[in-house]
Amino acid sequence: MELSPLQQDFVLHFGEMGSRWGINRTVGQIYALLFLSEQPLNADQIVEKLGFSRSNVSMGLKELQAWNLVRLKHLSDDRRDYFTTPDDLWAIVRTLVEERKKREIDPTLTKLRELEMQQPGNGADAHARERISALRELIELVTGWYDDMNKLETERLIQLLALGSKVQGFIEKTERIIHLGGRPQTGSPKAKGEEA
Amino acid sequence: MELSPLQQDFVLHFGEMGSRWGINRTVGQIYALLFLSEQPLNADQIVEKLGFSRSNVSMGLKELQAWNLVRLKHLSDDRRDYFTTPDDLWAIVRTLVEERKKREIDPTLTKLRELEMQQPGNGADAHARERISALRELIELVTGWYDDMNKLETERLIQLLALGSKVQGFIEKTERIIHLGGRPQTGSPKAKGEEA
DNA sequence: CTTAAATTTCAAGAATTTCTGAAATTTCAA
DNA sequence: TTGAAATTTCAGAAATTCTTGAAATTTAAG
Repeated sequence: MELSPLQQDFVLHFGEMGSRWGINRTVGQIYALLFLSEQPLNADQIVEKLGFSRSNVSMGLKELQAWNLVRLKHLSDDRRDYFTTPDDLWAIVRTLVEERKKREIDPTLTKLRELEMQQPGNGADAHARERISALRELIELVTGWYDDMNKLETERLIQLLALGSKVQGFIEKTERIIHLGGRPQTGSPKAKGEEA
Repeated sequence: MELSPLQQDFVLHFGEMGSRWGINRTVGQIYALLFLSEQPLNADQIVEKLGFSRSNVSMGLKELQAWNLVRLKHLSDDRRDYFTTPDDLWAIVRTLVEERKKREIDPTLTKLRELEMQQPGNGADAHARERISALRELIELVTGWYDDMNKLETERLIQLLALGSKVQGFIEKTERIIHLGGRPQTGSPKAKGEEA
């Protein structure tokens, strides 16, 4: 079974983009193929469709599993491993963000904290220490926000994304009402960051 | 002038992380050095501190300029180019997100739209077309949200980040008040995404 | 168990990316 | 202009990453 021109084009694009996304061509193409495929595919089917060697496909699938980006399935009467991507695109996005955070941000956050622990040799490095602290604080704020948002149900998340910066209006409005004498009701939010 | 152990450690870490961030070791180390430095540095100073060849530093600086991550300065009575990173970390984050979006997301969004334009050959590819549309929609939602948030002043942005998912509470609260008969006041937000 | 299918590992060749020194180009003070 | 300083370009060397076929290992059906 050959790839349609549409699928071919999509798969090749993901292969090319791979290097920018921190994966290689093989991994990008395999992922793209699985993403489009209605049925789960086994390694030999992937070999047939993409033309990579069997071992390359095996390694690619291993990497995709390390990224948590594919799920392993088993079809009855067939002992081969079949692979799919989740139907739910938001589940994919959550995985992607989580894994990139783990690889690209967490190690640096750890390193920054470690550097802040180190005794200031004499009293030098003042400026460098300030920069490092400020960076660590910023990353903590952003990752803390991420951890918090990640707890929301997808429905809620989509709502907030669609709202965009308009959330700002809701906050101001609520504050205005409260200041006018409104009484906080059950479950009313207690906001951090209201200092300004 | 030698690097302090603190600076050394930070610079080496950024060099190692470079590959995960889509830049190379040289570029990572140069950026780290400039990030920590109180004064702007010229290429020869960078060569001296990091031990790369002059041409490698030149290419690294060019790449950092392509990323908009460094600013060029000129000191009086010195015709050499001096480089700095912005003092404002949030300006750096905005640049970083903007440039990664440009490199990692925009080309795919363009490709997805292009694929959706293509005539369905016969009527096949139904599932693939759905996946592509859903992905395009998701990316548009997220990048639209980003464009919107990016308009906010940094102060406001920080407030919203600190609030995290608690913004949800403000929205529910506002809605409850409105449903109880409250009258929208001047500048009250008109929310998209209130269907649910 | 045994055995054949399925998968993974691994060493080495291929391809790509990074880095360098030398040469070329640009810049600007005199 | 001229020419020395500063910067960039570029071809090839060095290093890294990717890909493969062959061999080893794992798996589960009989």
